[in-house]
Amino acid sequence: MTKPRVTVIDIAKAAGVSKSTVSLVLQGSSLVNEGTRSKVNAVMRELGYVYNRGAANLRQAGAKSRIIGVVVNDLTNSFFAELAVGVDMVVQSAGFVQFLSNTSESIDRQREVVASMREHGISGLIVSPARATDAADFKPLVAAGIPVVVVVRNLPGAKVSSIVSDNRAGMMAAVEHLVGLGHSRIAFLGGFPDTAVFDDRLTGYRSGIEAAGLGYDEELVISSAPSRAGGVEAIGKAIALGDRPTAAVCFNDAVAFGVCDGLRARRLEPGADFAVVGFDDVIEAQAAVPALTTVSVDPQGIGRRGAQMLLKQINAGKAEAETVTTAVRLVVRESCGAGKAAPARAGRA
Amino acid sequence: MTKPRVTVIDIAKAAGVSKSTVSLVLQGSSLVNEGTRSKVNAVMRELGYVYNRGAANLRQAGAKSRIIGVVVNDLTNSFFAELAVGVDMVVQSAGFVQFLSNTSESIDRQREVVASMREHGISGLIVSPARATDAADFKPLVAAGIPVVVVVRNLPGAKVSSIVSDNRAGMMAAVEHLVGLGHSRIAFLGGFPDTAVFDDRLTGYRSGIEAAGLGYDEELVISSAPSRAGGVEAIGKAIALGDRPTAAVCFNDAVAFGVCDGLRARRLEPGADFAVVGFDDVIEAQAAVPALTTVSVDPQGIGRRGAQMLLKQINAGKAEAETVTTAVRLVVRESCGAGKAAPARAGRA
DNA sequence: CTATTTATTTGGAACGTTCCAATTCTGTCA
DNA sequence: TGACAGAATTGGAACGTTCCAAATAAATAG
Repeated sequence: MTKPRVTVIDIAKAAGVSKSTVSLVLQGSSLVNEGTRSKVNAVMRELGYVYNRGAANLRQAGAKSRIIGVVVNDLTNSFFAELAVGVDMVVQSAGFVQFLSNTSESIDRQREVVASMREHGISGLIVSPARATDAADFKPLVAAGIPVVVVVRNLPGAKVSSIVSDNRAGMMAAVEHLVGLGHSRIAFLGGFPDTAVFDDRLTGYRSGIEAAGLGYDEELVISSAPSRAGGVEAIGKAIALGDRPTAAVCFNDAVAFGVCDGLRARRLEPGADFAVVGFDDVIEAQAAVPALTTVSVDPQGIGRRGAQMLLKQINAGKAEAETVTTAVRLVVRESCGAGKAAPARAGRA
Repeated sequence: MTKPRVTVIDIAKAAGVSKSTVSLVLQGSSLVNEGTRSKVNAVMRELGYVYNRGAANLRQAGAKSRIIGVVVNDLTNSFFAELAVGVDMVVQSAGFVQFLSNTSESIDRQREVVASMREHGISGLIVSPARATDAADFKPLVAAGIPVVVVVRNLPGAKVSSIVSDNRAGMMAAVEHLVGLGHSRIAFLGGFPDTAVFDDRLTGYRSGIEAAGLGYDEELVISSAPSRAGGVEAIGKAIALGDRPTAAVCFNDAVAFGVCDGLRARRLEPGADFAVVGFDDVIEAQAAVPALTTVSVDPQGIGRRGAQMLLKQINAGKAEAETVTTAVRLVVRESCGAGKAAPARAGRA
């Protein structure tokens, strides 16, 4: 019943060489004679040898486990699932494997899984941190020489690499587009002011407003929870304003959906009577009625890029903390009042 | 720059005990004195010790790596993302970690990742096989004593455990419901014909049609990629038919969403003008507009169940191949035209 | 034919843990 | 006091690989 594991020594014996030679073959060394190599390979196939990476890794002093840890805060959100797929693509083709865990926004869980990953000797970590993650949480990792790349949400203060989408440019483009449609009173709705992402998006909004020669009016910035309910609340306040806005850019798509709900409750048709633009391009954005004009952020691209960054650092041996922002793209649909029914865009591949 | 790893020997030295004792503490053995235990633990914390599971695993003769491999065919489909989350839940709380990989339906990729996982010494594998996976592909795994659980798609001929949902009953219920609403031309849209799941669902469709006394019409079965894009394509063909259907059951929810897109592009309102029913009940199904009527299969539950099954086999040491099919349930929402009267095309032209 | 290089191959000694058998340290009992 | 049982601890010897220095074989030069 008990299967005796086939080891490099068994191979050596059967092929009539030494274990060192077999090891050399395993690593594809050029030092070994072509004849021997093929002989050894043949024997391996014949005996059904499987490489024991654990043992190898042990000897190689923790340098190269070829495991990448990936931690996301909500895998059921397709945004993050896409991100994981992006990571997997590049990681896999570089001969690494992916250790993926979901934290469900639980910071304790996050700590656990990161610890576990460390015990398994990951050679790098990609993480979309749970809310309220302490910037110091990844200190020990980098101190141990394990590169960390933070994606989507950045951790101000942590000296790790990060890759976030270009929130400023995206919001600016949204404002520009609304200005181009003739709007001059444009509100910024939703989001909690104490996050880095909020700051970035607000800055983009302001730049857009000022670039258009319109005055920045604090009254038009109305924060709320970054949720559908928050959107309803925010548009309520906006409508109550003395000098009412005619359009709004929203913190994210959830808020934008809430804004649409709120408009309808007041017998205003989003798109026709009031322009609304979202942010993220979640999967529902294109199917909604009216289809949501929003800023698309390509999570798969972020995943790929993050993985490349991480691999680079792993190979370099030295973790140069760098920060990159990825390009975003305004997707014009119906909710901004421009364009008519967009031609049903094919789903992602 | 190079951090010297803290090992069990360092701990032993610093705590004034032997490495064996430290090892005992690590394993929570009851043999060690309470005083010594806390002392050792204190030193560990102080020196920032991290357990090296690779080394331990090496000694313990491949028995317990505490790694579970999870292989899915399409992580961008939220059905599988949910499944992975379900697996992660039970796996994590059992003190295991999850190695997750995506094959994108590529059988080569699947072979690669499984091989890689094996090298890493997984103690079990949960797999939703790529299309056209050979039943013999997992032979070596089970021969090596590594339990395998196949989920979602079954592999006829492979003597491994599997857990699939009751596709036949689900599709039959969907058809019955549409018949009850008065439809008599009901199409079956999407999916690739060469899979076991497709066969099952189609069989269910056919049974439903025939049970209702309607004639089975091959023309109404239109296959396509099981994706949103595939749905758009399929509904296009369906609409072009001479004797046009008035309703459709779809291979899965992704297809159903695509069908809705396609209908809208032709100025038909899903629900009101054409009934559509999905399969899977992915998370977006209830939030969509119109909310999708679909067959609920609880992927997270399948994931959890599969994981439990796998863990049981791992602990038992012996892999008793068992097969379970999980019940499904039709969830009536709006897209089938039943439920609350669809908010008819009043508002927008 | 010896010296020198070049191309291959090879025995240990690690790596960080767990296991086994053996040891020391307590008390307790006769 | 000596013998004896636990209780607690401990030194090796593994596990399957890679690395190093050194050995061998083959080829070339002097």
